[in-house]
Amino acid sequence: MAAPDSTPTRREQILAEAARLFARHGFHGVSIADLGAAVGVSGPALYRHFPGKEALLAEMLIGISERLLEGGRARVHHDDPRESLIDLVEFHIGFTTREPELIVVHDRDLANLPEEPRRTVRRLQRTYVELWVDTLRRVHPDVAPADARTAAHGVFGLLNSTPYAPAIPQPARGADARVAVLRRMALACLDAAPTPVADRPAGGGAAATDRPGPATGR
Amino acid sequence: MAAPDSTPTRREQILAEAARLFARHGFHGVSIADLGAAVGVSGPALYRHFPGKEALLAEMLIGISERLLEGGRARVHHDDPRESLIDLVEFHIGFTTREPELIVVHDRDLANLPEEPRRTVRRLQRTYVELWVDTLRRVHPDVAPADARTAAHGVFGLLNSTPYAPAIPQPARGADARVAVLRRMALACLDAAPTPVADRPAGGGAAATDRPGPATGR
DNA sequence: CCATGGAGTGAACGAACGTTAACCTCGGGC
DNA sequence: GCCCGAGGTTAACGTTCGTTCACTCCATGG
Repeated sequence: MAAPDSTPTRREQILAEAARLFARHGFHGVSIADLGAAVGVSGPALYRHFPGKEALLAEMLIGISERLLEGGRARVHHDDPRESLIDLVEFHIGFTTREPELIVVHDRDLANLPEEPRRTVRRLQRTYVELWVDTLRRVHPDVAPADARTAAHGVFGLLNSTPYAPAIPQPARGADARVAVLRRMALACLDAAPTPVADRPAGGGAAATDRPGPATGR
Repeated sequence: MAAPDSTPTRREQILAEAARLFARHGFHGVSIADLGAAVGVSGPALYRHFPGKEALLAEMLIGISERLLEGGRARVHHDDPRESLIDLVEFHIGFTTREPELIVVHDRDLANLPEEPRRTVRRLQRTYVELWVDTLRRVHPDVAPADARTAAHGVFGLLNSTPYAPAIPQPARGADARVAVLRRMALACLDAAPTPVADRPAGGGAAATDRPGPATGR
């Protein structure tokens, strides 16, 4: 199903090159002509495959969101929620490592989508986040839903930082080491999400955690 | 020093509105006319204050990077490196919480800068990262430089995820809770960066600090 | 052998946008 | 009383870009 065709269709070529170029120069930084040139045809030929530039972006972003959601769903069916969480981390790291351009475009160019597909992407994203939130709260039943969401977004930010590292450089050893570091960090993060018992509000009132001074160290 | 002028100059108004609009619609999604309208003048009036649109973006991004670097430098002079690290986290969280739009523009629209200012921003960013790397490696002397850089980028991603949360909603309690969660996650992350002794290749490295158990606080 | 339709091409169009030009309007200093 | 420069305004210009049009080209099936 995910078997890469030996000869990718033109459509797929275009989407792949678009991902590369959008990631590097941004949606508006790439013209239809550039995009055509990148796949060896020129200019308006793209309209044989896509109804327009925004539709192309829409297909790309919706595709990414669907693949994320689908992949996430596939790893969440363990008996042990902790196992699910570990698998989610592993899956997400794999995605960002294997296709950094898609990740970049995904959370940089959402704003350039027209209303309707943007809502679709947002809905898919939200569902993916809820996957994490639910799993996290099964591991740590005491974590507040809002905090779990904060934690999920935070871990995405952490894991999605891969593309911004030193230009995706070292081939073998570097990538593996980075993955290992990120995996450790992500799991540590997630375990740190629940409010530690020391800071719990005791009986009722919302005790703010120790407030550090405005700008200075305390 | 950071006393906000009671009557901000026109220049400052423009920069502030530009940050808001660029964050929401992206650099190319905002026209000079839009920007003028947002501050109550219209169109080419902006050229009285900035030589051009890109120059405006350049000033904004360089300003952000300088403030980050400056603020970071100010918190790193403790005797105790761990204290420095905590202060760095606190400072960075404060920045992303107080000015989420700047953070969004900062790492979304860098690609839209012309070569020269972009290099300036990159240099400032790199220096800021090195601040974190050095501090982290003073706390965990056994962490490899490359891993420390990975960790720093990752923590930035984690902390910079704030603007993408549920639309910056709840006023008081929500924001504080989010800050608390992110602070815990960031510190846990940073402590998880060094390769645990179990995974070490072989011979002696400096002893890792107490390995926090998976679920507990420190 | 011819009809068909998918794929590509260059030319042209229309809109949007950054930028420039020419002109107006005050609020001070001499 | 006048000058002048800072800050604005509208109109216009030139590019760039997405998109459309009219046309070829060619593989394929009847």
